[in-house]
Amino acid sequence: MKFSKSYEPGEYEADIYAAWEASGIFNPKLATKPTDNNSDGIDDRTRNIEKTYSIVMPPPNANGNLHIGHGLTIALEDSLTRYHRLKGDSTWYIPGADHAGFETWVVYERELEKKGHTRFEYDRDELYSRVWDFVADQRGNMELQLRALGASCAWDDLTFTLDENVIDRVYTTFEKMWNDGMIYRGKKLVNYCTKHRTAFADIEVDYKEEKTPLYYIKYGPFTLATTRPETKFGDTAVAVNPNDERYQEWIGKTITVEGVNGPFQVEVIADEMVDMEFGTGVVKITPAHDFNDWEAGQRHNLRVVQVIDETGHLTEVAGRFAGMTVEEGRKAVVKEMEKMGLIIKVDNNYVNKVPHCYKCGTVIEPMLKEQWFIDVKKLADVAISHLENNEINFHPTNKKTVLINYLKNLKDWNISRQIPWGIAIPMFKKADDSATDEPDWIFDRRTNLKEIEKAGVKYVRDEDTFDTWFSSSHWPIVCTDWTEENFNPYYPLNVMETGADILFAWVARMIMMGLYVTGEVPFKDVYLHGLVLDAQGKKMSKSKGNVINPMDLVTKYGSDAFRIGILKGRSAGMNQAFSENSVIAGRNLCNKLWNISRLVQSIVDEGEFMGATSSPYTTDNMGEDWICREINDCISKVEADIENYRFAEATETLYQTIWDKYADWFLESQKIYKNYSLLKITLESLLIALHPFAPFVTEAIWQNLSWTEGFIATTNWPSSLKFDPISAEEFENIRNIVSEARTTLASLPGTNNAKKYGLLYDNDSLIEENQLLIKALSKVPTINNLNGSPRGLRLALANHELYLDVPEKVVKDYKDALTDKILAVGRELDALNARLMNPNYVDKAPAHLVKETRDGVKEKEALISRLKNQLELI
RNA sequence: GGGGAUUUAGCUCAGUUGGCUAGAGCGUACGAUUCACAUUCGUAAGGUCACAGGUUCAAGCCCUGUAAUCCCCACCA
Repeated sequence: MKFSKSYEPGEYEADIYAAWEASGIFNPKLATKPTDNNSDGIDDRTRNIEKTYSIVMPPPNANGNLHIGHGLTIALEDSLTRYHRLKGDSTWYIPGADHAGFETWVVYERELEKKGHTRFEYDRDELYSRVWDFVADQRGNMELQLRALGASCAWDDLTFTLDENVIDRVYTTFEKMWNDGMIYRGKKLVNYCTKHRTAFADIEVDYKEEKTPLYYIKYGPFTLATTRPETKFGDTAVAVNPNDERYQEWIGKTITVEGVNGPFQVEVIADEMVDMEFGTGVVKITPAHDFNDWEAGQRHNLRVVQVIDETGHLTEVAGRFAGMTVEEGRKAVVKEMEKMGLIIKVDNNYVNKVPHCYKCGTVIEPMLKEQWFIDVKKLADVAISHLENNEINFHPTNKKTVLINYLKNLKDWNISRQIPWGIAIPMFKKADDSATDEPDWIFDRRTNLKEIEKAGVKYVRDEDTFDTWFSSSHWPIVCTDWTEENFNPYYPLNVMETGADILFAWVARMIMMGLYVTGEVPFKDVYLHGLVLDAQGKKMSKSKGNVINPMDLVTKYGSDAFRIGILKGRSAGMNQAFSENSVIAGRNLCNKLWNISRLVQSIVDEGEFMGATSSPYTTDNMGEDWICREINDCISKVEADIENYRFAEATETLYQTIWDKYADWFLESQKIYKNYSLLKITLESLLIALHPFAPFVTEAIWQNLSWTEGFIATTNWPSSLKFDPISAEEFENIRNIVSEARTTLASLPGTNNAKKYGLLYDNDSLIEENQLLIKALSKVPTINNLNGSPRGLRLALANHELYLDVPEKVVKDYKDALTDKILAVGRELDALNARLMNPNYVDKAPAHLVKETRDGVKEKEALISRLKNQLELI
């Protein structure tokens, strides 16, 4: 006996994973790269494979640990992967690791600061190689954790986001875009973090509601409201709404404003952007530090005066305030203005949405910077047309609409970051102004060189790096080694599974880039998962202290328990609560399955000892037909559920079938009638069907049983079992009889009733033939033919004569319960009759429903008459 | 301002093209114990399906409206 009394995941998981990995079963059956140089470029092996299944892992941070969201990701993706592997597809689950540009940079910079250094002491190449070493030191944790979660990915094909082929591909795309005129260098307002000294894309900015004092200040002839008095030094106009009657006379005039550094003059402009209702309907325009003002400045050709520098301090235009931080400057300016009587009033209850750096919380300043931009119009339009053409199926479906809506309003994408940790932008700027015929900027891949020479002209490297999303948007392309030259059977991916929170940042960009580079959508399906919330439905966060570490749960309950637990009750795209209880339920299922296998093996061993096993199986009684039917139903439902990404339903179905049907009814019946071959094949079917969700316990059992060669992980998905449907349906009668006996026994006064009273049947062939089974399942001591006039308590069964052999006194005590039962059945009968009285129902409802209703009436009537009969006897 | 969702048992959630008596897990109550499993077995209680209308023979599901909760985008100088 290889089965211990309970399943101990810790004893099996590591060994099983190592055995899988060593055997190479995680690699796709079909070569991933065409090796033959046939005329059409297609590998011979490609031709023979019917189906491929490819899925990529959203790359976890290379130097981080996995969090609960990764746990969910792996549970989802690996279940899909294992299912398709069992289905016989050439399955390729490609793992990845993310250099996580800014995230990692922030961690590294913090380390640097702890040691009393700053990034500005080193050049980019030096910093890059230092971070590289830093990441290399930290790396590996997450890979071990992925293994612990059971991720059946092809480790040999792991893609790191800074791998050479990734950089190559990114440069190729960039070059193509540059040549296509889609890349431009622009001096525009960008979101800028003065702590990290880098620009951000719009999606990286975190807006928070804050109370910001709203100052009503005297501004020439006007009073205007502003939250940013310190930017006054950069004001180059003052604006009113062209329809505002209050200010008509001023439009176009130049006014003199009393300032803290003395008077200055600005022009009054009229612009639709001004909301007449807000404040006084007058706005000061600071084009260098506000997005709206910038646009107004473009419209009216205003001067741009920079007030805040890259370090977050006021520039020399602030005069005696220069050198102060923004915050200090604001206070000082307000104080001075108060002194001068320029502050009319202050609204301290004004709530403003303030942009923050999503990493350090520093207030983001709109800053005028030269950056590389992608003109996204064409990319977005192409993506929209393919989306509208339904080339990608979304789960949940509504995300497609959301995505299209986003793409329609997408602004040009700033891809420059001023941090060293990332892929260098392959652009060089002309250093020699005298070479007027040469272009100012040229593309070149030699980013390892600080200077290059071309046509005798010297060019200097741009020191910026790419936004990580620019390279990440190539993920399906680079992971599958897609090339222009060869047909790639793994591209497009079958599915992209990732978090709903990065629909815009990542999914949208993968679609645009996939189409731009390959002409095809990069994946056929998108499955988006929501956030994993804590048991109270609150977001997990370090500060709240409610973070659940997936590895703790894996250690405590096992990998399978975690996987089943986190999939429980989860549906696409929704933020949903998660608690240890669901993992406990998963652990219990694993243990149940273990003990089921333990019992089945002991029965089969006994059969083999007696030489009784035979193959193929036959079904010899109705319980056996029934379980075949139930398993078939279960497996086809699981197939449909997985193919439609209904993970919770799939695990739920398996849970019910294994526990409530296989263990509670079939195995109990097999204690009476043993069918060794059928026990084997049914157990194997259930093990295989559960394997995608619980890979370790099913493999551990499979190996312990050792009935079938090889791993369960690479066996064949179960085929349907043969059975007699009529016999299977008959078994439902047995289940009803047993349930009714149990219910009645439990409702009788006293305890241990099942041991006290036997069953009596009255010439009923179904009961007679299955009396041993009924006796065993209901746990009564005896079951006999009545042989005489009825006695005891009649069970509430419409089509069977069955009595509990209880004394007269107990029957009398049961009288009230019996009356209640008759009334309850009567109510049900009335409801059915009412339906039949409605001529519209009889005419319009489908015939089979009407028939069912009629049958129901007959059945209830029979039941009532039997129960009434009993009542009269009492 | 624009968009997307959610609301079903004490809790977390299912409920696929409308179909009869709305399900599960956990929790609760009562009972069981050598014989695979107390990580077990049996039984039960617990629901005006957010609210109001409408369509239909029939509505948790479809339509209209209301309320509450949540998320995303834009944005308030």
